[in-house]
Amino acid sequence: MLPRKYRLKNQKAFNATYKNHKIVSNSLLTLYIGKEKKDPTSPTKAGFVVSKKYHKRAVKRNRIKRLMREVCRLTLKQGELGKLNKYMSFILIPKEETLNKKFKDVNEAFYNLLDRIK
RNA sequence: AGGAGCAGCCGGAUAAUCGCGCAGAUGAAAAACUCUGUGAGGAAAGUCCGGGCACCCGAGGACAAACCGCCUGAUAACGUCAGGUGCGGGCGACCGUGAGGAUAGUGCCACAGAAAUGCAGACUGCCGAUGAAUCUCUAACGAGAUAACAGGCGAUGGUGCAACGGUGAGGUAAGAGCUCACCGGCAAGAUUGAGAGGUCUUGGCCAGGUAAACCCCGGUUGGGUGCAAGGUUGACUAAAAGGUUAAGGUGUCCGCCGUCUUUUGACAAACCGCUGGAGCUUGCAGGCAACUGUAAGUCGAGACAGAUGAUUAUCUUGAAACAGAACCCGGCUUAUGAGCUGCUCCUUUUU
RNA sequence: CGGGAUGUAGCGCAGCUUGGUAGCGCACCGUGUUCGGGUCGCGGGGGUCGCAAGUUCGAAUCUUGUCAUCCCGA
Repeated sequence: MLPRKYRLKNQKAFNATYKNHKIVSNSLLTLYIGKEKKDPTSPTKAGFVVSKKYHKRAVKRNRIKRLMREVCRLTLKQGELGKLNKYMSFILIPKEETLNKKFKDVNEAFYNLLDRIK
């Protein structure tokens, strides 16, 4: 789990990130990126979305969210966010194939996305 | 040994590293850091019932409506549970059961069939005892035959889920509960049980099915909304440009309100409710049991983008099923891996 | 979290109230018309009525349970 200050919180923040229309994706994950920071010292916030349409069972949805969070946490800890540091926020959304994947696969997919940010 | 029935248990473990929610300590306070404690289920699920709690409306009675439907008990309550009765299934342990009323009334019963409910006599049929007719035999009385006119009868009837009791015997012209025996069902009486009901006796032979069709009978229920209920304390009731026969407020125009499009705006909330309760564990007492009473001990999540995870190693049986609290309880239903325990029944073998 | 609705042929729907025959349009197949295709005419095939129990002689229809999909409110 991420420490609280790195979490993306309310409805407005999510909508603002979506509206920026800056999207990167591969076969496992989709990444929405927010606007550039005004204050460079404030932390980059992360949001995770798994809709009820993705899977009916709460246990499966929780599992995906936890995997994504863990990936972000470890990346953040090692300071390897790279270009994402410039931005205020990002949102991660899984794809259908992500359902039964392991930690390694999700981790690789996330690093793949980081490399492709302009 | 094999097969089966019922009841119950468990719901991966250990270690290391990196992390999260809540509470407490540290702290003037907030944030951060550190330490300690604690942190999902038997179904948390489906939302099918019943309550608590909160607010709004109502406040007397009747009807209506909805729901329930063998009996007795349990419970805060229930459509739930326990024990019993009847019926059905199984060799049995045991299991299932929406199971009031069809002589209160109405409706429906396709096709087939003579007929599907006003308990029928129309049709198909059976009979020729009785009365009449014709013929034959006889001296006569009378006997026999023919058709079935009057008449008698309700047995027979490719059907159908179902045909106004069934089987057998007697009886008769033919027949019929007309009579008898047994069976089924109905009614009355006696007896027994707290009751549903059980048992016995007698009677007459009278009664199709469907109420998860309308309905009748009996019983229960104030109605609605649901913790995003509801309450407390603060703050905001955003801004700019353009359009408006693309809806409207006036009959028209302008303006205004409203509305539409575009752009900008990521601090605009915090707290209570919120978990100590029809609570859990153990003992004792009452009860066949559900459950109740009582004594002692005990506190086991409380989030708000929403906490239990990730990686590695070892082990169980090869890596572990179904599945995540969101106001709280009582049930029901459904999903579920590998196994274990107790009691009981049946079959076979040995002593 | 709460509330409501719908599952019938490949697709879109009717039939359910009042239980006995599952039907309509498009699509599909065959055939006729045409030089050929379309249109049009004629004929035909295709449905576990979401699933499972029950009531009934008999269930798409009635009752109960269950599964899936969609919509609405906050």
